[in-house]
Amino acid sequence: MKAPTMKQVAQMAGVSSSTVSRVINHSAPVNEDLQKKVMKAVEALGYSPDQIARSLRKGKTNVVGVIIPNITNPFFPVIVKGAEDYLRKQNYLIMLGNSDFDLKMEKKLFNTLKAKNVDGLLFVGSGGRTPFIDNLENRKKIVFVDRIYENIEKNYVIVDNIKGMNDLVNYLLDLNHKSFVMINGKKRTYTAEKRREGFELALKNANISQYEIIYSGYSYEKGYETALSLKEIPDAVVCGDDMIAFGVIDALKKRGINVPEDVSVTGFDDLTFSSKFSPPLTTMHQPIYELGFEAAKLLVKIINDKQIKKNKIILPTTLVPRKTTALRLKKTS
Amino acid sequence: MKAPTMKQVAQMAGVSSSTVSRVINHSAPVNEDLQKKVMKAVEALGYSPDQIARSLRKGKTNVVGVIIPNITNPFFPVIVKGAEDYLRKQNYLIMLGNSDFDLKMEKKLFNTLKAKNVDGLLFVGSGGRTPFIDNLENRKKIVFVDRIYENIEKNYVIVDNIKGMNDLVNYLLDLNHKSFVMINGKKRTYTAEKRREGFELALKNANISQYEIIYSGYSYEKGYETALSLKEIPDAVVCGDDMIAFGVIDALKKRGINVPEDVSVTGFDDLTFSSKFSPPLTTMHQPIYELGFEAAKLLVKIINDKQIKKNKIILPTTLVPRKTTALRLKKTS
DNA sequence: TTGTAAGCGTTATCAT
DNA sequence: ATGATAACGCTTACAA
Repeated sequence: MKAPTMKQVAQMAGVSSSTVSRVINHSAPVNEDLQKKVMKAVEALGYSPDQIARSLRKGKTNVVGVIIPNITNPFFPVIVKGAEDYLRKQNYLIMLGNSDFDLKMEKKLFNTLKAKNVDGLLFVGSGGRTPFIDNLENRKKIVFVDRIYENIEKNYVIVDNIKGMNDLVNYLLDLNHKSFVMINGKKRTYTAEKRREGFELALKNANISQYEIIYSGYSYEKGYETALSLKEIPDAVVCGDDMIAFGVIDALKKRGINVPEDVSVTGFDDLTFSSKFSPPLTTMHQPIYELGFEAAKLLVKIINDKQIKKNKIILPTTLVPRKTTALRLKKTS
Repeated sequence: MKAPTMKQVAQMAGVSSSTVSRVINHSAPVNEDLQKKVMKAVEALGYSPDQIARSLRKGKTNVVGVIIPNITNPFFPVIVKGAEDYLRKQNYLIMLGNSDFDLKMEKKLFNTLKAKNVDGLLFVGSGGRTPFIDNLENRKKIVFVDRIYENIEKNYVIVDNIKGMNDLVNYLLDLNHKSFVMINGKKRTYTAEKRREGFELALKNANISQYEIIYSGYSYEKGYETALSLKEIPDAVVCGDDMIAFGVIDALKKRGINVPEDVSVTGFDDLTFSSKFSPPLTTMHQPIYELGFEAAKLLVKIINDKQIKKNKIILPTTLVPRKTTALRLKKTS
């Protein structure tokens, strides 16, 4: 039972398909009687226009590609949801692909999506530099989300990672912390580098040189391992993201070290779970949903080729003090 | 700069577009020399075939629609990942939609996806019965995942919820628990009803009548609220899923009731987080990833119209005893 | 083996 | 206001 076509509707209503098209799209005035006839035929047949044919003809699919590293990581679904909520209103559908943090897959996905004629692309990079993006004519239709690269100088929506981490460390400084270990994401990934900058900036301004930076990776497991092998426990362990922080805290628990009594631990992200962790995690809140929402908004603007004034969007982060940090009273060094 | 077309490639290579098509698709033998010429032109122009045009012509899009309730809930992304991992190998892309647990949206999404000519649909229902699914000719191309309805009697991949919950309660029974409260998902949702069945089945077999069933909703917040207002604390609180269990445990903590010393609490799902919760959650593991993977596999089979022998797939659950349950020593009633 | 031409289901242009 | 027709970019009979 194949789907009914416009031609069939036209036949049934005793008009030409042009008229059917006009009625359906309200693209030109049509006699009321005919309109009714057409609508009746549409109802009767349960007709709905074939979007593939329409796309071919109009050169527009109303589909937006979304490439994320891994949907299974609690951070990215929120971006997708934000994007979808905006896109739905604008009559766009999402074609989704996980790159699994793999540059090759990223590239392949990009090409597949492009071949499918998506009208635009929301690109949440896997973190490393992506040279294939570099010389891309139609980079115009791409909005980069959360992570950018040196050569990307427009069409992105990110968070101020430097300021965010700087604020966070300043908070720790105010709480009289004197020695620090940063357990960060993988080296060379955009967010990890920016957060490191913020971290070092704050310490430099406070004239603190007693710190160490460890690039492990954005995951619970990495955080756990790293914290397990930590020789000296500092006043504060500053983590690159919340997942790391969870792992770190659990590892410290395992070692019999109390958080926040013996050491403060902080995250970065403020995942849904972070407030429910035990103890509730002190972290830097990112507007994750807005990241996706704003990116979608910008992308649609770009697609519609309006003159874009604001094509670099930097969203603010906000400190969320909870229970994994405490005032340091005695000197530890 | 529009994408190059097959015609342009043909022109450059000095052949007809049919030949280009044949070379690209390996659909018919082509003289080696011509092949080379064509490939050279393809390279030169950076040509890749327009999938929209191809889809229109072939009546196949190689896109599968996926409808889930909410990507933000940690359960569903895992299904999507499983599905994608299989579909990618089969050269399918995913078009994703969140129904937000809303029947209207579900229906709308369904129609939109259908209009986009997806080759098939993975449907993770929002839980309630969905009458619009009932009289659907092309239900043939839909695979129902995780949740089904009374009138769905084939093409689904689910978990044995009754057995799962039954096993779980039996485990509690073995641990000498005598009184129970079940805090469940919303009434009338498929999984909630099945799990209730399993719960009651086990208690009936054990001749235990001291129990209560509360339908609250599958969320941390619902679990929290419900546990906060619990008058009498039973030996065990059996939760409809892990999210509820997290909320329940936190609420009990708040009330100064110790888990598992004073009361056992169990979940259902075994989310990634459940082993990291504190204390680590005793729960019934669901093969969530496999749910998506197997569903995708079945769907592709259906799309290819092979004779399907096994179109009802019921995956097993496995008990994961962790730290929120303990042997009950003294009588509590 | 290769080319010509029809057709997939729309929309847009041009007459009428 | 309405209808005939071409075109979107591809695949596939059918011819040659």
